[in-house]
This record gives sequence, C-alpha cells and structure tokens, in this order.
Amino acid sequence: MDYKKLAELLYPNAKDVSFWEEKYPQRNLSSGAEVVRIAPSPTGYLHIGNFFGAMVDYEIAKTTGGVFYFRLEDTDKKREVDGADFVALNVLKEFGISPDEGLMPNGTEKGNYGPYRQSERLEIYKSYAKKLVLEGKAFPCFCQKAADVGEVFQRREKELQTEASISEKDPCRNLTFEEIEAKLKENKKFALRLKSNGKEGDKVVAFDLCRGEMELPANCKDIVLVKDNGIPPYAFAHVIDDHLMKTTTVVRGSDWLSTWPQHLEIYEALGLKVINYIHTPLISKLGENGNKRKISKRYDPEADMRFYVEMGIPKVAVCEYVLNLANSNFELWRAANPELDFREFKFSPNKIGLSSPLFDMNKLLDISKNYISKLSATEVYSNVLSWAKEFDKDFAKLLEERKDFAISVFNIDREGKNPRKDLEMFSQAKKVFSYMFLDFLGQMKIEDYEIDSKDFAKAKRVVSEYKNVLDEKDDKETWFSKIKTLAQKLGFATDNKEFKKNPENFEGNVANFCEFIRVAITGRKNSPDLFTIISILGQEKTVKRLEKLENLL
RNA sequence: GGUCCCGUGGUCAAGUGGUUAAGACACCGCCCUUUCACGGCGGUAUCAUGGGUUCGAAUCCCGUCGGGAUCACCA
Repeated sequence: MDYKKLAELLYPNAKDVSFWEEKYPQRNLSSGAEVVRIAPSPTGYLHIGNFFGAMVDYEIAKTTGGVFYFRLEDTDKKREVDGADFVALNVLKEFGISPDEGLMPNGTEKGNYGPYRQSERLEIYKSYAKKLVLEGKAFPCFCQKAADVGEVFQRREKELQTEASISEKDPCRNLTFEEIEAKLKENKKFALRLKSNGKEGDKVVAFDLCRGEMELPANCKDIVLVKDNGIPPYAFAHVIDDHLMKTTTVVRGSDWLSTWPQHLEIYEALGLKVINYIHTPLISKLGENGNKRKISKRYDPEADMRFYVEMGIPKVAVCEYVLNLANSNFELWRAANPELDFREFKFSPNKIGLSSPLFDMNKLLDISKNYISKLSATEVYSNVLSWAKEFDKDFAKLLEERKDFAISVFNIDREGKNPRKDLEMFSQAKKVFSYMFLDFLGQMKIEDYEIDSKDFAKAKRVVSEYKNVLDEKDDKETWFSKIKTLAQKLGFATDNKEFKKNPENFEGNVANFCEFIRVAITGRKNSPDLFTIISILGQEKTVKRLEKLENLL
C-alpha cells in the first residue's frame, strides 16, 4: 500500500502538521506552572462532576501560577442542545470561577491557542489524521453498522453475553488502495480508524497523578479517529487539542479510566509525549436499591449545578463543599481559619481521595447555614432579593417595597456573637419568615398553627389574658417579668427546678407558656426571640394576632 | 461477562508497622438560657472477610466477598 497516495486521496488539501506546531508555540510560563482546562460539551447544563473537575483545575492553576482555560467539546451534533454553548460557562461564572483563557461568557475568545470550540478545529484534526494515514497508522472504514447507535447497542448486548472481551480488528483495515478508491468514487462516506498495534493480553503502564502507576490492558480496538461526518470523537480531538494548547494536566472523572489506553495509543501513534492525567472520583448517590451509583442529571436534581442556584444556596458554600470533597483536609483548615476566603486554602492534587463520595446534602447545608449566619442583615437582604428577582418575582417586589422592614427582620438575633442559623438557603427566607412577610391573619387557619388540640383550652386562656398585659413600650426586662407574673397567675411554674420535680402540680413551665404566645404570633413553636418580633410588629398587629388565635380556639 | 478502580462509624474522612483509631455532618443525651435559638459538654457507632509476613497489621502480601466504572462513528 502506498500510504502517501492514500493520504492524498483521503485528505488532499490538509495542511502539514508542522503548520500547527509552529502556530501554537510553547507557552512562556514559569517552571512548575500548570496548564489545565475544563472542556464540557454543550449539553445544556453543568454537571456537578464537571464542576468538581473545574474546582480542581482552578485550584491547580491558582497554586502553580498557571493557566485555566475553557474549551467547548461540541463534536457530537446528535447530543448537542441548541443555544447551550455558554450554559456551562455562565453557570461556572455564577459560582465565581472564571477561566483565564478560552471561550468567554460574552462569546469572545481569549488566548493564542484557539479556536476553543472543537467544531472550529476540524482543519487541524484533518492534518493529524492525514499524518497518521501517511505513516500507515490509520485507515478508512466504510462500514455503516458502527454509525448506527441502535446496532451498536445490540452488538454490545451480545458482547456482554460472551465470556471474554472481543478484540476488535476492523475488516476494513485490509482494504486495498483500489478498493478504497472505488468506494470513494461511489461517494461512500468513510470513518478513519486507528490501526491498533495492541494484542489481546498486552499491557500499558500509565501514570495518574493521584493514583500513581497503573497497569492497564492495552488498547487493541481499531477505534474511530474521525467520524464519517469529518468530525473526530473525543478520544482523538482531546489528545490533539491538549497537545496544541499545551495542557500539562488533564483532570477528568474516573469513568474515563477504562478508555484511557485508547488515548495512550493515540498519543503513541501521533508521536506525542503523554501529558499528566488525574482521574477524579465520581460523586455518587444511593439508588433505589440502596446501592451507590454515579450521580446523574436524569434522576438527581443535585447533578445539575443550576439546582444550587435555584435553591439559593450560597455559591461559596457550594464551592467549599465540593472543595472539601476534593481535599478533605479543607475542613480542618477552615476550622483553623474561619475568616479567610476559601481561595487561600492550599490545594494538594495528591490528596484527592480515590473512592467515590456520596453526595451529602446535610453537610452542604451545614456549611451553607454557617456561612449565611455570618452575613450581615443587609447582605442577607441583597442575597435573598437577587434570588427572588429570578425565582420569586412577587416576593422580590415585596422585599423592595419594604426594604427597611425586611432588613430588620433578617437582623433578628443576627448581630450577637452567636447568631441563629435559620437559613440554609436564600430560597427559604420567605418560608422561614413567613409570619413577618405574608398576610398572616388572612392566611392562618387553625390547622396551620403548630399546636396540639389537647392544648387548645390552655392556649386560649394564655392568649386571651396575655393580650391585656402586652405593651409595646415595655423594655425586655419588663416584658419578661410580665410574662412570668401572668404565667404564675395561670398556674404555670416560674421555677424550672420546681417544675421538673413535680410537673403534675403545674400547667406547664414558662417555656410552655411562651410557646402558646409564640404560636399565636408566628404560628410556630420555633421562631426567633419573641420580644424582638413583637417590637417589630408593634402593639396593634400583635394584639390582632393574639385575638385571631383566641377566636379560632 | 471481560477489564480496571475502590473498600476505616449512617455520611465525608485522618491514618503510610506500635495511636485510648483524629476531626466534621447526622442522630441521641445533658448543661447554659425562667422564651426561640446560639453555644458548651458528652454519648452511640468503624478498620468488608479469610489466610499469611511480623514480637506487633487499619497500615505489607495473597485469596475471597462487596460496591463502582467502563466496554459507541457519546462525551
């Protein structure tokens, strides 16, 4: 076979690879600086696994003084979602992570290694494809069966039944020049396949920055390098792009581990030095059957990063949670440095765990509520407002109309040394403070109050008596002593030790007494300091609320 | 099924031959607070399993089991 003739036949106009090698020179970076990238496909959302990788990328670039760039892997037209080009980028931006180079959210490209969309790099891939044909390392394949996804799945099903894996040497690798020429004359489309050197049982040694040296089965499949539409699949495209863009380390999920040998053989065929790889653990969830599985957009809302935006979980909390998943010593660092920005944390790629963590909403919300508890009332206000502007317009309007009132509500029990931790996410503000924002009197029915029916009579007495002694002008001390006096009058214990000794002698203790008042005013057993609530509401509204419950009972 | 990866409490995990096996979340209890919280203190609970090697193993080796990932002209 005359490979030169074949290469010219297949790719008559392709540039020589030297053109690209010269066009994209080495980067001028200080030693040790890493070049990393996030390279998602335009599927319309950003998966938490991608985000995990982006955090790692971001940290690596930051700690080494390197470059973090964004490349769009839009080589699969079938899966592509219209207008999704910038979704991942914008979501990333929402979380405060902006790449230094590549595609930018405003649609422009920044950097000298573009284009940063794979669909615009076809000419480049063609050059490398031609090089491989020229060297006899790749061949055209005219089989249509592999292009049919349905058939592929069927074939795979069959393969799963067999005892061992099938090493796939493609029949087209033996086509003669004349046969190829004839098929091309018939206008038949071809895919380019790698002429694999692998034999069943061969091993390759690869080095993963986190996992160390790994022995993997060598690739022996004649994998597709360029699809019959002229677009290369991930395997071929990423090797070339990462080479040309001077990537030093690829960070990707460990679901890529088993196809890694294919990529390694592509490097070898292309005569390129293999760059560093890190295969990160896969964030998982417990499935219906109680088993772990990779978190997925289809079943798990948490897989999509927009979920956190929609829930109003502070982006810092999400970043810190994910960062902690990647480097679990982060949490110790955080405890020792409560005031520092998480960006100051020194990230260590080699401390990334190897086993797949289960996604833990509890933990995330714990980080979140601690974070929110440290914000000022004004900060909470602006966060809640910007959340509401996007997801609850009516509430946003209310917040804007009653700004000062809202801030005073958010400020309850916030300014002390140990603020309350009621809010886990900004979306909860409306519900948590519903008794301050909503038309409380109009809305409440007896079943909305957190009160046992067996306590109705007792509650009625407390509420109806209390409304007579309430005075908004009282200071906190007076306010409380009135409560005590009234409680005692109605048979409640004012000495808690006494009460604990002989509970049957009392209607309850002061806590129980207060609970009825609290429920009347807020509907709930759990609410911030009553005194403050009453002073914000004022005499008139408070009394109306007490009367409302009294009448319902 | 083949292959690879992983296996310390319910969850995230520290740990690299000698530790009472850290810490965090969750759960439970107590204390503080004569309201709600916040906070403080404490508790339950873990080295998947069987063999080695060793004076000594969560840690090293082998087997077993369990879980995961992957096996496309998808990424």
